[in-house]
Amino acid sequence: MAQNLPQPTEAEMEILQVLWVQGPTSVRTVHEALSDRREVGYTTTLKLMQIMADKGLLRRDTTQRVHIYEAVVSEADTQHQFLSRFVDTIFRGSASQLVMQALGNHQASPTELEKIKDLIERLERDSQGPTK
Amino acid sequence: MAQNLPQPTEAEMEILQVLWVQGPTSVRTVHEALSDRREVGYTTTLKLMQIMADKGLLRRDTTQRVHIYEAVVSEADTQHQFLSRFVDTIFRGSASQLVMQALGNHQASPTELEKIKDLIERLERDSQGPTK
DNA sequence: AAGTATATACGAATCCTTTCGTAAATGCAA
DNA sequence: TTGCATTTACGAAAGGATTCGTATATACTT
Repeated sequence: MAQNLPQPTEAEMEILQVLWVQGPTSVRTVHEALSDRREVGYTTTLKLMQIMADKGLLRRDTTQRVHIYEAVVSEADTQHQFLSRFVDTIFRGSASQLVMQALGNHQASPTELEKIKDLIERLERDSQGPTK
Repeated sequence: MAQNLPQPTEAEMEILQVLWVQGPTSVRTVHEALSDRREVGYTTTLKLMQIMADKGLLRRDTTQRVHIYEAVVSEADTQHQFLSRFVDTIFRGSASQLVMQALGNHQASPTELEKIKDLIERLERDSQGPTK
């Protein structure tokens, strides 16, 4: 069933971001969202989305004149995919080192910090309890 | 003084990893470390390191026949550079979301979890105190 | 029907990274 | 000195991502 989709490239990530927020939509909508962030030609966006459809990253409905594209991969799965790779290549596999850096360098609101603390406590409790 | 060095590529990161561990050393040493991980030609490693020196990522001493290369950028700075970019492009700027995923998906030892909790508590205390 | 606007299709140019073949320089050993 | 091993220098090929020009199709308006 679900099989190996390629890792999205950087430009492809931009498009996925839009689709995750907007849901299934046309090239024009995606293109306009991208244009807010940087200069880019319409056919560039189109081509990219066609390539992504070929790769299996997007699914498209071509029954209407205006094709509707939809992300096949979920945001969470994609983040997970990138994260593993990132931890390995940049932090030599040490997730906790990454976490320390991320917390140190970036702002996190008190609420978010609380949530993270809760998560840690849950992890600690689980690691004491039966693993099986 | 220190100015904008380019973001290292993936292959360049592998070389930097070796140099961060070994300290300043020859192409041969780096090449042998890389060879442990994957098949790669000597001149490939050489060329890459020459390019990196051109870009300013490495510094080299050419007074001896065997040139000695040294990383200009520190591991921590490089991690920070990648992390900002990564949080933006993959996690839409939410560092805490990244932290949650990293903690959830990867193993962290009890000791590491403790360290992270300490850091959070320190951050919480600081955010109450005077920012200035 | 003709003209206009908007859509998709296709191919190619460009740019960057990665790889490596080949040549030239250097040092060492016989 | 001659030959061998090791090193650096250089150029270019190969592969992939990105961009966009141009052609073609489709719908709508007048």
